[in-house]
Amino acid sequence: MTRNKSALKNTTNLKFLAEHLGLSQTTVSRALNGFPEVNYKTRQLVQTAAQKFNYQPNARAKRLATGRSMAIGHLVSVSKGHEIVNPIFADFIAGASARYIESGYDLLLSLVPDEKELSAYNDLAARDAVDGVIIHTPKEDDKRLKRLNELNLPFVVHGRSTKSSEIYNWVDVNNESAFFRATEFLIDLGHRSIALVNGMADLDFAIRRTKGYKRALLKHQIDVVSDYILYGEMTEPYGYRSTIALLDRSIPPTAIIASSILVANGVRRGIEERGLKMGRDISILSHDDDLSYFRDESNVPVYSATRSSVREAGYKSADLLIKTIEDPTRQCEGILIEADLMVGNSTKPPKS
Amino acid sequence: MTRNKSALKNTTNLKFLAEHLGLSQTTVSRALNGFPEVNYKTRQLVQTAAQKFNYQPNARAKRLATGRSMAIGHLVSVSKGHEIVNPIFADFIAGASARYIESGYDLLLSLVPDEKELSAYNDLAARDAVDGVIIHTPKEDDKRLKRLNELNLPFVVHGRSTKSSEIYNWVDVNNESAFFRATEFLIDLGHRSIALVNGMADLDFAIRRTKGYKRALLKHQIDVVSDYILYGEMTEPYGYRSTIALLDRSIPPTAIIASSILVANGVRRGIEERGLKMGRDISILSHDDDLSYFRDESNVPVYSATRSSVREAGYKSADLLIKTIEDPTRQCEGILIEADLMVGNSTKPPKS
DNA sequence: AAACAAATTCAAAGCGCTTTGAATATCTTT
DNA sequence: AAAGATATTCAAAGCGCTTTGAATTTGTTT
Repeated sequence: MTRNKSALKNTTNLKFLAEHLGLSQTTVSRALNGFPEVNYKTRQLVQTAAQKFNYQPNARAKRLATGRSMAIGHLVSVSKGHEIVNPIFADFIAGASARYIESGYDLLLSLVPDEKELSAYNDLAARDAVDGVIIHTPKEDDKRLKRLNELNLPFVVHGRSTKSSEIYNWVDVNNESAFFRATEFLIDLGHRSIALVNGMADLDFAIRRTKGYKRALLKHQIDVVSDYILYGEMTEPYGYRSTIALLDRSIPPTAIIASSILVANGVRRGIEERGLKMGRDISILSHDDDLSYFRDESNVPVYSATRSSVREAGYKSADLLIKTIEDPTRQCEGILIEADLMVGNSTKPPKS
Repeated sequence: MTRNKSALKNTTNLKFLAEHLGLSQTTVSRALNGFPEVNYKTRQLVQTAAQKFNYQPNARAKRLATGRSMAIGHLVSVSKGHEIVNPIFADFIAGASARYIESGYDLLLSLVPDEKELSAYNDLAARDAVDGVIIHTPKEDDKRLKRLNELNLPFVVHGRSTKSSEIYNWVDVNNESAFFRATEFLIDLGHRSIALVNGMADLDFAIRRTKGYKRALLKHQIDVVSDYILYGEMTEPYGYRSTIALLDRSIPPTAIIASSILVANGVRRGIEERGLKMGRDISILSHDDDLSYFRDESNVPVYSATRSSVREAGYKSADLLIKTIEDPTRQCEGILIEADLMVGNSTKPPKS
């Protein structure tokens, strides 16, 4: 009777190692985990034997014994119908993963249908499957934060939830300031009709970006034209469609701010389809998450942009979460990342 | 003394539930896991009590007891220096995750530096942390397959490894046939100078694509111009640079085949920067992984393309892996997905 | 060399579940 | 109503590790 198939796979367990060395499991375990009460010579012997047999403590057993999962959960919401996986996701994960590896955590990924968003966290907590979670793309008032605090499950939000009254850890780009600067930069170039092709209207970062954009217009006494502000899922076709709509207006904008490089690509497509040239006829400025597959090595960037590495944000989020998990008494912290304003070829003064 | 912090978090365990019901843990466990020898009424009682207390078996304990991790590993190689995360990755994962959820598996994600690629699998196997793994972007002769077979760890390859002599499960698009058809389609339109902006030269799918491309040229007695075939990391800037280089040739191509929509976007940028118009002046045909953030709802696709959903490939890969895990005697299987040839606006007969 | 302290090592319990093999309750048959 | 068959339930062992509290060895002091 094979109770445990994996036993066939890997027989080098603690018991075997202890017997082979003529030591107790206690001593072997302590030797490997760096406890001080183990004799120097003994520790050496244990370590070389462990190496020789390629011994790695069974993750399942270790997790049960220590009461820790050594895993971090990333729950990504997927809306039924338009199942968009945020393209920044891969790079964010890459950054986070790098940090997890440093401390031996695994990264547990789960795509969750929108409607199960809250119960998914309950399950995760009840199963006790992770030591903490990262919250992606928070809404302005995100219910997940309250739930996680109730569940007493450590978490870090990538972004913020402005209208939430919860206390929580977060890592965020200063979107307000970035889009203020971006807008003011275009104004300084002489633009007065500036459109904003933003993300979904209920997302916190989109709201902050609009805020920064409006503040800049206000400062320079330019009227806010509500039709110039568009919200939507940040895909390439969305950038294209938005641009066509903007160009069809009686007074088309002379500059367009895009919420991501992907959207900017769509914007550019729209512009060029109309026989216009980016920079010369219409300026484009984008937010740039520094995604690996868009990264441009040339001296002058294609797009003028507010740049901030989402990979770095992933690393920092993971770091903050691990610190929180390993010291539960830790105060909540917010990390605000400033974006750089990079001037490229896509922004010029407006044609007079 | 708090041995186990999580005990504070979630006290509803099997013992509690059993005591509360006045039953043994055995019976409660069996009732919940659907064993037939449990009395109907008893099962009802147990189930309602479990619901009431939101009881979920502790994942760690369950994993240890069953000897199964209920987790699938996805190891993604990241080269130092140019750390590109493949943009198809997010959608592939989305598809796989959907399948995992159906069967209660977790998805373990790990970014691994190139040089640790093989040892990472050793560790995973020794720790016994996953029940199986998915191999991404295999090389033409991929060493990972042999290693995994030696470790006796179930796996499925997304793609194939043509020169490997291992026996393995795989799910792959028929790249050869897709690119043969794509090329022939352009030839039928009248094109004779067709360039191929391919992926990295050591990747299996890139090699197959070249093969299909060459076969079509051969069939129509068109010489293969080696300078028309480019290999590289499939980023947007790569598409752009390649196109500029191609257009600078004494005989520029009249059509360009791109290996992904992202690359196609770069190709288009190059074309338009030269004042040419896609379709009218130069045709573009791309492979299209049907990525969510590029998906286009319009009637006529922007790009003519060989289309195959990578999300579907993710789902199928996960499905095959789960079947393999749950029936170790299962024969290895290969699933070949045919791509659709979608005609869009980017391909026209060449200007004469 | 006895008595005490410090350094090491160990046997056994426990983490929360599943599963085995035995025990008990219930139903049929004669 | 006893015996046998069947349906339920249970106590206890086990998964492979960590950790407690005790035992043993070694070193130090008088």
